[in-house]
Amino acid sequence: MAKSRNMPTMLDVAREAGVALGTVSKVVNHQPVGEEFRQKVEKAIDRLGYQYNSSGKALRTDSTNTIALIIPNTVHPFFALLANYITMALDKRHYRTLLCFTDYDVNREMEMIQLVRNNRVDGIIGLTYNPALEIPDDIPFVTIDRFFSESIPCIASDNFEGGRLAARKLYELGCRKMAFMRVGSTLVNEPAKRRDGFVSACVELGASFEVFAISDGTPDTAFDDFIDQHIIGGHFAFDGLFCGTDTVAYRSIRHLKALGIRVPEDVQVIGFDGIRMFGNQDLICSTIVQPVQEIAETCVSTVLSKHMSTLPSLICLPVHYAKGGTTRDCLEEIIEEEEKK
Amino acid sequence: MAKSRNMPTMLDVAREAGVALGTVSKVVNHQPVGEEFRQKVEKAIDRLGYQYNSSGKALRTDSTNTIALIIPNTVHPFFALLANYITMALDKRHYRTLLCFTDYDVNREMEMIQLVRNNRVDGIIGLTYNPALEIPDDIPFVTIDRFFSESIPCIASDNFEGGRLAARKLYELGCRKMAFMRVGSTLVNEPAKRRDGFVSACVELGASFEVFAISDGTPDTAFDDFIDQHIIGGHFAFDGLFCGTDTVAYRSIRHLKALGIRVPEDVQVIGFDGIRMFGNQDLICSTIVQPVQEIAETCVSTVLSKHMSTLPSLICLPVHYAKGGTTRDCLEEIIEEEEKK
DNA sequence: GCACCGGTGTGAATCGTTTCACGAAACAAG
DNA sequence: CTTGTTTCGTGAAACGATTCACACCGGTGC
Repeated sequence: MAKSRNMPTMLDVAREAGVALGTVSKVVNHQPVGEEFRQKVEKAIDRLGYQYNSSGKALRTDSTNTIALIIPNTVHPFFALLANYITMALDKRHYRTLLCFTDYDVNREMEMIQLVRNNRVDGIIGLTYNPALEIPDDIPFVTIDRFFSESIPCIASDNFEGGRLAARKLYELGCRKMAFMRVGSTLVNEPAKRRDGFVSACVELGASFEVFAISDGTPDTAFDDFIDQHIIGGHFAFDGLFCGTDTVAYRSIRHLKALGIRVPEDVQVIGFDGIRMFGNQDLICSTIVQPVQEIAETCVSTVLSKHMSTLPSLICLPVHYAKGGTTRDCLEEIIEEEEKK
Repeated sequence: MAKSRNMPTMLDVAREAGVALGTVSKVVNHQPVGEEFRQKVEKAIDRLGYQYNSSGKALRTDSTNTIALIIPNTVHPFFALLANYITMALDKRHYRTLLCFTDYDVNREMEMIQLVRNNRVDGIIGLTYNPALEIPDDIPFVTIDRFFSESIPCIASDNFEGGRLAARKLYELGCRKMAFMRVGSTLVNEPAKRRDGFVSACVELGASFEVFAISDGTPDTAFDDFIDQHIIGGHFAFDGLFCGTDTVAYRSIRHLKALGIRVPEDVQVIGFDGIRMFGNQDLICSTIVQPVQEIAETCVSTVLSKHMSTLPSLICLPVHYAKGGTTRDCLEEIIEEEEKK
């Protein structure tokens, strides 16, 4: 393909420099070589314009310095950020990212694993949805947000604690009638624990709560309908709403506002993820922030670790709450500031 | 690395099937082979669990079925969308994406080109910022938003027409005192034409206009300052604001609102890009929408085209206006709806 | 002077695929 | 039956790097 102009190889360099092939290899790979020889080789490399060819090394060593990242897409900001930090973390270690999209398609998840396997990637980081996905056991595999087995490391946020955090924060801000809404009722994965944490904290606090979940593929209007059904005499039946993701929170807030219900005055809303405008500006709502960068860093260090079997199989990373304008803590700030004047 | 368990090769398959190596290759590559032989080979592949190894092919053919995508990051939604659609377009053609980030760093742009060159990618799609970047001429290279030379295809939106469109739309909606704000005053690239188009249309229409540009690296507060300086007696000096990107529009709108200036009642704002919440939901502002998917598709078909030299060197794709709540056309809609009731 | 050793340059063998000249077989035309 | 033609299986020769047994050499210890 790009073989139009015959490129010089290590052997050409060796001849040009008057040294052996192995010596050139050592120079290129920064292995100990006498200063005199190093000079000769480097000069020859410059003269010939030699370009290292990774294909030869890949064949010989069966390692490509490449990690496959399998995610649904990079349309959703959470995936985009994940891809961003994972790629940066890999780059720091001189690894490359092979980007593969599944588009949430169970079959494509399988195909992609097959594909990158043929490409002899050195490892796979996968955020997948098929609970029965067959994970190859002869190649390092790390999953995000889904636990498969003891032998496959799973990296996730502390979803349970995130749920508890949301409930406690809403309670602290005065909410007593809570609701939880999320997508993906049928999936048993780590993010599902957001609900469990929320419920457990509500019970502890003695706050009433209701859980509403829709399955994947259900029209988004289901959330609107749920909200509509809980409008009683122009008022919303809940004063605290915890949403499984910021996306759900955003849509709910929009619908609530369209109904004339004020956020955060009438109902306070907390989302989950920590999505920001344009990836790095304002939060979209008050939310439980996932430590995306740490998740990425952990995925990378885990997948590259040579001793994978000795690693814990589920790593939960700490989340935190951040106020983003849909809870009363923002109002108070403004009030305090005004009082000072 | 993953060579722990010795994997069967085509030769092993050939022996198992009792055929020649070349025959196995033909079966694997879907070349014409007698039905009887095909069966034998396929059975042997199943029995041995043979896995195709791309490294061998890469070395032999010097082609990897991989295209490198060099962009600053995937934090900004525009880049994230670009990466998304390019990867999907490549996937459709059975090519893989090697994802490389420059973080806007001129040195990293060079390093990445060197890196993917060593990896023998079949082509490069690059969105870069160094005007003096050396583009290799022995590997298909397509750039986005920056024209280098006749021999290097550049794919971009019709930025000039986008600028005109914005001016005309603002004028049509009643604006007569316009302003244009953007980042990147020193760069001479395709997006800079947004200003040129805007200015040309303002002149044609006889609307007054002012241009404000800050260079990369200037604190974002520069826009706030510009706005502050044009507040006269509590009123904003302009009634129409066109921003070089949706990001600038977003920040400006936020600052204007903080000053008590209403959008779109007091000043109408149009951005550029067509960024949506969570990548695919509401627009952030009224905006000139870039056809990201077509840009991606064009990049891919161009970089994979074997006859690159016969292609036009600058391809401009059509943009369109979309209302997003920061122009009066949205208000009218609401008014009309209310009148109907 | 001899044995030993650490350091370092050498080059043949190897990784798994593609490719292509060759030959065998099958068939049509004369 | 011969000759020409087409189809298709065969297997040796690359592709460019890594690796490692080996050789060479200067230094050290006895």
